[in-house]
Amino acid sequence: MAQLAEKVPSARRAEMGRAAARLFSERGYHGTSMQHLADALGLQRGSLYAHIGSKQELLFDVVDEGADRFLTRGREALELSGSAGARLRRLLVGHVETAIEHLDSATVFLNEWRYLPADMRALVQDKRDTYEEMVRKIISDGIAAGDFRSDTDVGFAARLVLSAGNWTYTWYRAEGDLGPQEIGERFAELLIRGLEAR
Amino acid sequence: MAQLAEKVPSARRAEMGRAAARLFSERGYHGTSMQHLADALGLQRGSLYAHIGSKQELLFDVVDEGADRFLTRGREALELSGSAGARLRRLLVGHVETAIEHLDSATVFLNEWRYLPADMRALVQDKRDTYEEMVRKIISDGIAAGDFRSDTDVGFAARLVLSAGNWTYTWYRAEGDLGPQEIGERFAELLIRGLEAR
DNA sequence: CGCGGTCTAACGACCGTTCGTTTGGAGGAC
DNA sequence: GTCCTCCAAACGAACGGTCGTTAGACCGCG
Repeated sequence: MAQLAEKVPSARRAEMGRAAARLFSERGYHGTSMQHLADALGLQRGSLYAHIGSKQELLFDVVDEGADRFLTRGREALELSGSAGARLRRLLVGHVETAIEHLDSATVFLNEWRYLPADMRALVQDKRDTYEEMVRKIISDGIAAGDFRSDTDVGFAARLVLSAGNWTYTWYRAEGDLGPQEIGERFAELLIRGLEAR
Repeated sequence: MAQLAEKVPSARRAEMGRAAARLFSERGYHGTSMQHLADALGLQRGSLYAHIGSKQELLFDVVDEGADRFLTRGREALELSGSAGARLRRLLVGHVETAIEHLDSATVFLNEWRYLPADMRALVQDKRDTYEEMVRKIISDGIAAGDFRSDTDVGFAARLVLSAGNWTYTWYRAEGDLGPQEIGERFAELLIRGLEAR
């Protein structure tokens, strides 16, 4: 079934989550062995099981944490009072900032979630759907207000916005001259310009 | 070193490449065992080695094939004689069509290339860079011709175009009502509108 | 007869996980 | 201050199984 309850993560357990996020993002879930993780923490392989239930559970925790971060930032943007354009801009900036500031867990969330067993995957999928629905809502509002073109395919436009944001982690490198906020705002500018009514 | 020479792939070998592309795209490279591949072909594990040198070589072949397909389509668009907008549209449509018509190898190309050893990865990286350069070229041409805004950050705009196209494989399902060409053209319309000078 | 293609068997290494034991520090009793 | 108990954390060996790969025997087709 999986231990979906049980929180109160000890400091050590949290440290394991961080190490796992880094390793899973670099080597992939299946490419990371418990030996790799143990080495990163200076432990023996078997000692890990004093803190975790299984490798799978560790993957779920990392993925779920990534999903929650996007959801939280998305809600902030959704509840803003400005125009649809302003809210979409805020959402995109928040999205890119989240992806970059938590590059490891965001990468695992986007890349490795499909290796979860069906029941855990469904939980994550729900959060993904909720997030996508937020984007659709903002775009719909923009159309209703006459800010965005009335012939916009909402689902499709939402997917374009997410596509743009979700690919960032594959090319972003810290030494580049653009920070997360600048990247998010440039994305937003190009995309909103494409949506706007003439 | 790797057997980068040796072509003339027998029919059986080509069949293995296709099976590997499907399995790698579904389960990931590290999540696919030679046993999985043998099962898919109705063979014993060891029999595979009459046709391939190693699992790694198989991955390289799939990834490299994916890269070549994008390059070929990109060149077609680049050599077109129309406006920058028309060429960018053609490139994006070709990109999405390629990604969807060869969903397996495109997925492996985009997702699993990082598991290649350094020397093979470098070869693929070169092709990626070449492709990205094509997109930049078209956008630069558009700026020079006055079609696109003069303050466009070329590298950044190119990345946005690729981000949009490269995320398609994660959500595209054949039963949807939009075909590859329609998807590509809608992408292009939104993105070009965002780039155009007023 | 030669030979490509498959089979079976085996190789050493590593997989995720379990478990009995050891460690070391905290806290109370005297 | 010294002893003893307790407990969480880590050890380290072992589990059954799978990994990618190699080798040799065999088979049918030319």
